[in-house]
Amino acid sequence: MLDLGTIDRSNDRPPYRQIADILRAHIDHGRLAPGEQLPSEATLIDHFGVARMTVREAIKELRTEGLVVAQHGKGVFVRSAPPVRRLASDRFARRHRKEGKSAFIAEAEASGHVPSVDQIRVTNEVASPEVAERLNLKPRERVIVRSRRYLTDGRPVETATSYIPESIAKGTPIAEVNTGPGGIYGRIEDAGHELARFTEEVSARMPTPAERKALEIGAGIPVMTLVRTAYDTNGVPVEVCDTVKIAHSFVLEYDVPAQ
Amino acid sequence: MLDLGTIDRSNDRPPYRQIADILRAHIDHGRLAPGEQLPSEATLIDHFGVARMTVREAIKELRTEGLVVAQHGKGVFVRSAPPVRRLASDRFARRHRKEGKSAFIAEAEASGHVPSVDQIRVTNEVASPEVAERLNLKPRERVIVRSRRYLTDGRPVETATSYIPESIAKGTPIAEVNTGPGGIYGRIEDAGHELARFTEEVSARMPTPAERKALEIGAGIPVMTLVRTAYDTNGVPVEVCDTVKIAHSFVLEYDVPAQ
DNA sequence: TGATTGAACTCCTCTAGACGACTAGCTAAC
DNA sequence: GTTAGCTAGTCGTCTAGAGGAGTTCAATCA
Repeated sequence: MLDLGTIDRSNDRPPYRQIADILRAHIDHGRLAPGEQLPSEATLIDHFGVARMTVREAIKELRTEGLVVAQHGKGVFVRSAPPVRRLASDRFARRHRKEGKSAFIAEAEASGHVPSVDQIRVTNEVASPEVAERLNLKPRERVIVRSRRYLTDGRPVETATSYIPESIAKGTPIAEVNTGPGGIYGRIEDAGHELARFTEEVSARMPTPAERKALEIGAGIPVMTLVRTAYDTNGVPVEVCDTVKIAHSFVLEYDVPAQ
Repeated sequence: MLDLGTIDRSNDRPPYRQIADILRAHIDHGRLAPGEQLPSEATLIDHFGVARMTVREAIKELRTEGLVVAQHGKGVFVRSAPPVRRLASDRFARRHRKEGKSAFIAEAEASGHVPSVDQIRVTNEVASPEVAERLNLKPRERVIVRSRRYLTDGRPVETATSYIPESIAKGTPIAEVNTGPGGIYGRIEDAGHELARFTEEVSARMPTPAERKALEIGAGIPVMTLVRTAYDTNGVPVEVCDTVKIAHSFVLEYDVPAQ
């Protein structure tokens, strides 16, 4: 049985924070393991002798910190640790492309998780002004828009949307759902655009409601966004890709360029 | 005067979310500008005809999203947009090192902000097991620990702690507060360790209380953490650096390595 | 003039209760 | 055997109050 201790009403720290501290410590020390259920609101109310809202404030704090998730009608559960993901995986992608595997799949498998992709949608649209600027296109030029969602072990971890100029995609299966071995980048190189350089903007923020829904996360879990542009050896932008990832642990490797 | 509209009690979306939506829309559209004060709790209670807790729930949602900050006794204010920061700035650092400027300072100045560094602390300690492993040190070997805090326009944006093996730092001013032009990396190269490669782990998460205090942010603002290891041309790890940044916008550039 | 007090305003925390909705397991009816 | 419905337990949302504490500013007093 979990020893919850008691709160100190004379303490400066308000009761709801003390309760959150107690529960957080149990989680940190593994006495409340991932997946395990926290004591119910009613139990905590009885135990600490406080009002419902006070207990809820404490739990809200833990939810905001991403330590627990509440499930309506079931209880509050300790979040399980997520699989580690690679952040800038383009070099990694190079290594695996020849095997016909995407970086995402290769990496998930390497770390013992089951990868999958769903919600693949491919359309042909007039580039938005923003995309047109990033791809250095003339107004009203068309782009292939490829969006998809990545999952590990059946849980969504990332959404991505790529924009490729129609002029580059023409004659390739980039506008098909299945792009063949090596993926989009393989087809872009087939079309004579050897990839040379990527630029990424990385940021972290709280998710929008749409992102929360797509990634099946609560409002308190931050997301990392990557806005990537790929350039060929002539400096022509050949793809831009916007991805939104559940922010956990990512690994990035890079070299200091020769002087 | 701000048009707050009304909430729809027959709507499925609960009132507190509707109120949050209304306020969020005003912020998104700039009708509530950065720094501006939101209507007070009392005003919102009167206007929407709801209870206190309902209004507070709505504002809590915006606080969690990082859109507003509450100041006890003063009011709730729209957060102002933060300066943009570069994420992995080592190449950038190379460019500026010769000018005797750190990447942080060069970059802040380039974007029109006033950079500063404070809370510099330099100590000589026995490496912790974790640091020893990352630096490939023998047990009980000593390291120079350099911690500092970076600010732009007087607001903290980042804390960093570097660990350099004492064996490398010996005979250099790495253990001094002022390391001279080119900073730590300059001195490491002076000591005969030419830098060749960096590995970084990037992740985002909610801040710990200590980090919240150091960065002067609320609980709802995510932080990005970078765990970096620098290697010399012989593959010897020469520095590890842990940084915690307020997660906003960062830019990362890198090349695809030659095949 | 300068310091102090007090009022008005703000957000912070808490209480005690209400109803609703979702989940899971049991039971009774089919 | 299967299904429908009931029920206990859970969290979600809301109401209507209370006192506390930080901030600001004007009025007051020395």
